[in-house]
Amino acid sequence: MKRSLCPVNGLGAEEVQADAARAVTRKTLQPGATVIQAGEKFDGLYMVRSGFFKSSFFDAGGEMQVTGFHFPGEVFGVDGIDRGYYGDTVTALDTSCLCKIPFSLFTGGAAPARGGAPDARMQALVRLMSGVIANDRDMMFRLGKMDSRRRFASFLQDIAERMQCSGFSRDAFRLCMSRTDIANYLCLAIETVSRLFSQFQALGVIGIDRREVTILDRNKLRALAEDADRECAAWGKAG
Amino acid sequence: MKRSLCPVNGLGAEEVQADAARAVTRKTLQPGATVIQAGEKFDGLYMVRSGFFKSSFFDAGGEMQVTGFHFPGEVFGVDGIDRGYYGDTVTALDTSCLCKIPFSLFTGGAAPARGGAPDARMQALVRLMSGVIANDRDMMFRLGKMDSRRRFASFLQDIAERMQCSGFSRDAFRLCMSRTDIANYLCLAIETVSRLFSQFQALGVIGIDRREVTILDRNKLRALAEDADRECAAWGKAG
DNA sequence: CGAACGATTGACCGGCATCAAACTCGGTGG
DNA sequence: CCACCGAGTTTGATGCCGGTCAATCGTTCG
Repeated sequence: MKRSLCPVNGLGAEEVQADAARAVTRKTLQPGATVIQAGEKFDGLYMVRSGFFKSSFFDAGGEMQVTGFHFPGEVFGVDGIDRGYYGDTVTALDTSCLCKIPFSLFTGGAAPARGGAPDARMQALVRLMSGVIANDRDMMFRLGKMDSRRRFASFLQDIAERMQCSGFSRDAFRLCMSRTDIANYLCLAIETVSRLFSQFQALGVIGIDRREVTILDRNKLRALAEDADRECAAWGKAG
Repeated sequence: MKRSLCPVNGLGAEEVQADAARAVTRKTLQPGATVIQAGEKFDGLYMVRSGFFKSSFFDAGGEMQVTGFHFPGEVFGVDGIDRGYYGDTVTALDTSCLCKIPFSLFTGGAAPARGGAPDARMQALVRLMSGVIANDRDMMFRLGKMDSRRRFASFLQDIAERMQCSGFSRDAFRLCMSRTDIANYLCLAIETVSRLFSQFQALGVIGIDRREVTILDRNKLRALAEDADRECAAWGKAG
């Protein structure tokens, strides 16, 4: 699993962590609150302590595009590092709490350490960005090569895995985002997503009640994400 | 334009460039030759001096997926930095020449300079990765939200722009890749790509002869990439 | 209770993949 | 020089997935 953990912990040296602990600030947010406005000047990364967040931006045509969701323990704001401003608007999906990590911690500009510390920080940053690239690659594959069923199945797998990483149950959790957000993120119509929820429930793969999701058959879900056709048809009669 | 130029030049300090010039190695390749095999141990970045390259990998189902093309002046191999091995297979599309830049130049491990040089190198690296992320973002948008026509139009725009960056004519060039590669890259069927070539030619937007492409109307092309419906229909009769 | 919003389900249609066939171009051998 | 072949490309015919339009339902809130 390539999910980024707290980059502060990832830094290694105890002194660096101490620096970090001093510089980091905490903040609590209400659902719907905006953390970052796209275009704002970049001044640091954020780590989710609790709650859930959504990244999105508005394309040339004025349409909103959801680019990702952020779970406890995950980091966002990386897209602003090079450009100097954030590219995404990030909003809380629930009552949430997060850490802000000033970027100076990474560049070493704030505390030019005696050792090779700034280098270590930079490397943590590179690792963070590398994770983003790997993640984007997965998403491109989903969008380009998967039909709606596989796309949705792999989305559920991803959510389940990250829920577990964040300390929740892997097989029973509450979806923090609306159907509309899911559809937008997966580049599908809302109706299609809704149909997929129903279809997966009918297949006995998941149970749904409103936003509560239970994964009933992890193997079937994996099969759906990997090979859409063959076995799934059989379940229709034999399942 | 966010295309990455030679990272060695991007480093700034003259001494660093001197270091680079010593460490860099050059290599000539025949069309079809493999530069990097996916899975190989990462040991540096590559910059295209002349010719054209294709990145691809094989997905779980054994299908090839083209992930990008590389033009003179551009850098590839970044995807191996964090993992320690290359994720893509890279092959020459033409008789080509490239530089290999040992990764030690970036980490500073080879020549721990007295000044803040290693930091500058790391920042060049971050800028490089940031460019990759921005590029991936564009591609995700294409795959997720654009129909085949817009996807193809924006592909042509991208190629034209990069051709110009590489010192070729922006409006008349030879496509270095096959229709099959284009289709695979854009996640469309070969037939669809072929039809789009024909359609764009019929609209008077481009001229094609085999792999030679001429962009006849840059504005129309932009319109096709931005808004697929409205104006294009009108051209059918009025164009 | 009624309004507003999100979610579900059905009916229909269009874009693109798939299947299939002809055509072009370059290379090889008779 | 031409016949032949094969890979790559083009063009046509058909079918299916998923988007769009539309109606209903359930939940929440004024």
